[in-house]
Amino acid sequence: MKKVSESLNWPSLIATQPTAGLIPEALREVAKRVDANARETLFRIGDPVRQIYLVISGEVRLIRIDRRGGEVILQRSRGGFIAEASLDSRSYHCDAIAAESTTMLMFTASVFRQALEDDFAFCRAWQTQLAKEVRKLRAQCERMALNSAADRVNHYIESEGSVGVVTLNQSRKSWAAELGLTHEALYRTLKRMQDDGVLEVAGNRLSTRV
Amino acid sequence: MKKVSESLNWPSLIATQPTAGLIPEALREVAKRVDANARETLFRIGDPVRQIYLVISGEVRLIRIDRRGGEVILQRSRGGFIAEASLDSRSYHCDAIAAESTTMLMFTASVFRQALEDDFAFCRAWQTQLAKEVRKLRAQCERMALNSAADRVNHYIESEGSVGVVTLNQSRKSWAAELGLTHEALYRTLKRMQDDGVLEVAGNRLSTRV
DNA sequence: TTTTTCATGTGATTTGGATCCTATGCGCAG
DNA sequence: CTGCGCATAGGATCCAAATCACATGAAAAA
Repeated sequence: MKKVSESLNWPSLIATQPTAGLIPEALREVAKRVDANARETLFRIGDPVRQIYLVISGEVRLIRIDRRGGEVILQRSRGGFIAEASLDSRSYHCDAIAAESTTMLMFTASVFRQALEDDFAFCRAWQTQLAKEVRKLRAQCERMALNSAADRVNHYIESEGSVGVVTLNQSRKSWAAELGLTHEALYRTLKRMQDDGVLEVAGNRLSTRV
Repeated sequence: MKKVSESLNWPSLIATQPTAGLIPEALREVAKRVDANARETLFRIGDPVRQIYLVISGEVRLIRIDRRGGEVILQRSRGGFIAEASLDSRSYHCDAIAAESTTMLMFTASVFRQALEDDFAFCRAWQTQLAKEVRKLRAQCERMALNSAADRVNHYIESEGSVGVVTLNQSRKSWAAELGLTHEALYRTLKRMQDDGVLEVAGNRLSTRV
């Protein structure tokens, strides 16, 4: 893992990864940029929690190795904090590896904790962020519990969009993954829904038809 | 919705719903118990956020009505706070209905917000709670993205248990729902895994065999 | 420039879970 | 004691999504 010691361009960081906007000035000053290669390990299960990471680009996976040696993915992160739930723990509860070439911001855990204590605005912003994440994840869980691909698409439009309209900010392929579908199933479903007249597609703008 | 004005027995509340343990003394004094009948509405989309609820027993659903009049479930809660993500909003972003006969604790939103500001320990506890929830929900999303029922069972044991052993605290039926499976599929999968010698079941104690 | 990579998109086939159904045993209310 | 509801359990069938295979075009890398 390579520390990059150039000074950080915060506006551009925030543009690519809005979560970075939460970071208060005090923490920005001590943030270190680190680059990891594909398959590189950030930390291992049991390691003491000394750092907390914010993924800027690339992908980090939190995994456990099961008893037969298989890899169990607990979380794939393509942006945002990882191990933020470990802030209150002594040691990590899983391994973290970079799934591809990845750049992150690294903060010392103790400094981060201190900032949460000292900076009430940061504390509240952090809390709001977590609450939003909870809401989003709960909706995603409900969505993935739906059996039909069309139901998941409708659910997505209802929960992520407004009044039956949503604008996608990602490729169909990655959207399919978010919906828990293969990209083939998603393409076919979108086509069928259009043929049935229940969906209108214009580029990345999707709207349900009554 | 009926307000019950008997004094609250907090130890027993916390026993049935551990989340209640987070509530600080100041809030306990002003908590109101409310009972809702099945299909009763707690709040509607657009209503100003004046209350926050903690589900003690029963089930509350956060829903939206889609353009064809269909019900889209954003969250089913059988315990814990609902609408906590709305604390920072002016108005609710969905409807809330009791799916069955339900008892809740009700707090005035402004008082709750004030408590988060005044009581730093509560603020931190609340935050920790949210972080745990995020971690749990992310694991659940990853799990539901697995196609095979056996994979989901293994994932559950790895992520919710430790060293390949987990003790269930719920019925198979509700576990099946949490795994995004029908109970039939879960029973069959457990049987097959035992027959294949990859799982050991002793009541509620499940352990993977190497 | 050429080559490679990747998102997009469709067809054919397979399969695993959903669905519907039946049965059993337990706890509980009347 | 009886009847009811419910969790557990498993059989039979069906179907929608996974899988595999492949074509195209655009963008990125060489």
